[in-house]
Formats: sequence, C-alpha cells, structure tokens
Amino acid sequence: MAGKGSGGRGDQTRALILDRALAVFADVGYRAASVREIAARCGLSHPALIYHFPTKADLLMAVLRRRDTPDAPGGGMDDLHGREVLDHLVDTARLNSAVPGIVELYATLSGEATSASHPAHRYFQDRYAGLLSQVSRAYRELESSGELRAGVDPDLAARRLIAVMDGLQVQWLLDPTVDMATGIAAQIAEGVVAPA
Amino acid sequence: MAGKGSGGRGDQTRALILDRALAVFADVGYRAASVREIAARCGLSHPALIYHFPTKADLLMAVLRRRDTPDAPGGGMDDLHGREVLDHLVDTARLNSAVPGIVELYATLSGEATSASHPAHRYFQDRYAGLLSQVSRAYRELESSGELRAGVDPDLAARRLIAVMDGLQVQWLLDPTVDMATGIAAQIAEGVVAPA
DNA sequence: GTCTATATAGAGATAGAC
DNA sequence: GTCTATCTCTATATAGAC
Repeated sequence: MAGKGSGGRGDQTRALILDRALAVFADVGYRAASVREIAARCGLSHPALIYHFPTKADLLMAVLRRRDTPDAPGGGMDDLHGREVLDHLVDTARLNSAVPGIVELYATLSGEATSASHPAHRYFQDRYAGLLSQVSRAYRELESSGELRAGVDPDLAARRLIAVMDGLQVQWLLDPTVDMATGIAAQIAEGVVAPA
Repeated sequence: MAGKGSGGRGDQTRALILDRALAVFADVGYRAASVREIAARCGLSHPALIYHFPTKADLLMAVLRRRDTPDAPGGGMDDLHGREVLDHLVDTARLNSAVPGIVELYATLSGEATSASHPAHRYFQDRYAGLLSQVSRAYRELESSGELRAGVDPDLAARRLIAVMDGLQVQWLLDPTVDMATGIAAQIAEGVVAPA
C-alpha cells in the first residue's frame, strides 16, 4: 500500500529533493540549473531524482507550489482587511529575509519567467494577478475608510507596492545592507493617512 | 590600416552581433543563451562570432556597455537637478517601452546577476550604486528646496523609486497593459509637494 | 526506490584552411 | 573575416539491472 506519495521513504526523499532544488534554482535560475547537480546534492543519481519528478519543469513547479502555503504572499490574506493586508506584507518580507533561498528564488525566476517559453511563465502571471487583487482590495478598503492619501489611485498604489517589494529584493541580493521590510513599510506609510 | 575596430566591415558585423545578442539575452537570459544561436541569427558560424568576441561573457558585457550611453538611466544625469532627474526617469521608461528587448534584457539579467558567479554581477552592483547616488542626490535637492513631503527619507525614497521602476518592468513584461511611465510618475508625485 | 550505463543532443572553445 | 571540422564537457532523459 505504501505507494508513491503516501508517507514512506519516498516522501522523505521528495522533500529532500525539493529543498535542495530550491537552493539550486535560487542560485542559478531554472534554465542554468541541472538535474544532476540537484541530485548530487541529495546524494542521489539523477535517474533516482527523475523517478520522483519526471522532468525538470515538473520539479520547478513542485518547488514553487510547495511555497504556496497559507502564509505566503497572496495566500492566506483573504481574512485580512485594509491595513492588516499591508502589514502582513511587511511581516512576510521580514520573514523571507531570514530564510536563505526564498528571495533569491523569486527574484531570479520572476525575471527569467518573463519569457513566454519559460515553464513558470503562467505561474508568475497568475501569482501577480492574485497578489494584485488582494493588495488592490486592501487599498480600496483604506480609501473607503478615509485612510488613503488624497490623489492616490488604489489600483496603481497596489501595483507600485508590489513593484517595491520585488525591486527591493533585487537590491538586497546585490547589497545585503538594504533593509527590505523598512522600505516596504515606508512605501505603505507614504500612501496612507491617519484614520478619520 | 583597417584593423579590428577601425570602421570597416568588421565594425558592421560587430554592431549586428550586438543587436542580435541583445535580443537573445533579453529573451532567455545569459546562461541559457547560446553563442551558436546568436551567430545563426546573424548568418554567421559561431567561430566567426567568437572571432569578434572571444567569450560569451565578453559578448554580454559588450551588449551592456553599449547601452551605457549618456541617455541611459544613471548616465547623463549629472547636469540635471531635483525634479529634472526624476522626470528624466519617467521619460526613459516611456522610451524604453518602445524599444523591444531593452526592458526584457535588464529585467532578465538583473535577477540572474544576483548570483555572485554571474559575469554581470559586478556590473549590476555598480549600476545600482550609480543610479542610487543620482536619485538620492535629486531627492536631497528637493528636500533642501522644501519640495519633499514631510517624513520622507531621501535615500530610502530613492531606493523605492528605483525598485518601482524595476518591479513595474517585470509586471509589464508579464502583462503588457501595465503602464510603467504612469506608475513611475505616480510614485514620484506621492513623495513630492508643490514648491514653497 | 535507486543504481550503472547509455542514447542523444547541445554547449563553449580551438585548429587550421581559405 | 569567415569557414568546416573537431575537442571536450555537460545537459535531459531512458533502459534495464538489482
């Protein structure tokens, strides 16, 4: 009964593979990463890895989907409102800067995946659309309660906030003295005023 | 007298190679690009390309350096001051969205080049440092003349503006309806107040 | 579930002819 | 200045043993 994906040794191996694959994809991106390199870091031959994930693209998508847990940006924010959503993004940035690889992964892949032929192209399109819808909603809620600064467009403010998060990630990776969470918080503060 | 780099046919070939190389690097990034593919798009064999650019890394750097003309962001802004610098960035974004490949090139490479082993790693570190110094200076000049909104930190505002430019590029590449120039202009407007 | 061995393809770079 | 041919390395993926 202990088939593929039911809690035996196979699952441990799969989890190990996903960890090491994340590190390699984060370091050199998808296209330059090699299945052999990832397998070697797991103490496996590459056919052993292929047994678990039939193609490199499957492996990438599995790595990305495992991060789509409720605490990831764009997920688990349905129950939050207005400023809570924005504060959650600051917290996420702070957490991510402590987990090596996560920021590298998304910074590297989001650029690579702008190419239509990239296996994660659709994933990133959907990811941005989902994130935008949540953050836009938050800004519209702030607008309703009079907490949005006059003249600020909620949808565009959401796009800009998401852009700041992404852009600061790249700057942080090139210069680790950059403080992502502070920058994101400043971006939020600039568009928001005290509640009426 | 017509040696390598003195205005003959070689220069035309070099220019053609740089054009086509930019397109390929923009599409798939540096690591996934192949010299053979670039050569084929020029109607050349790959040794003919290698004759002009000894290594793939040399070719990449030549592509990047050719864009470092006075009208590129971070260059040619020494004579501008305060709001002129920021307006120049909006103009540059508008121009770049009309030149296919440029935005793709920088969006793809800036992520890829966060890896320390990437040939353009140092280039992007220097590029961001230079850009930051110009934009920070502009914000400090606005602060001096009372045009910076109260509570806005000039250096951090500069980092955030640069981040918005980068982040909107990625969003635009994934969804061409995104308007980069308008987003950048909104970001600038939010941190600036009318002159005293 | 993991291995060795292999098929097949493509990479960057070089040698030497024209 | 460009070519053909080749060297050497590495890639993804598969076949079949254990």
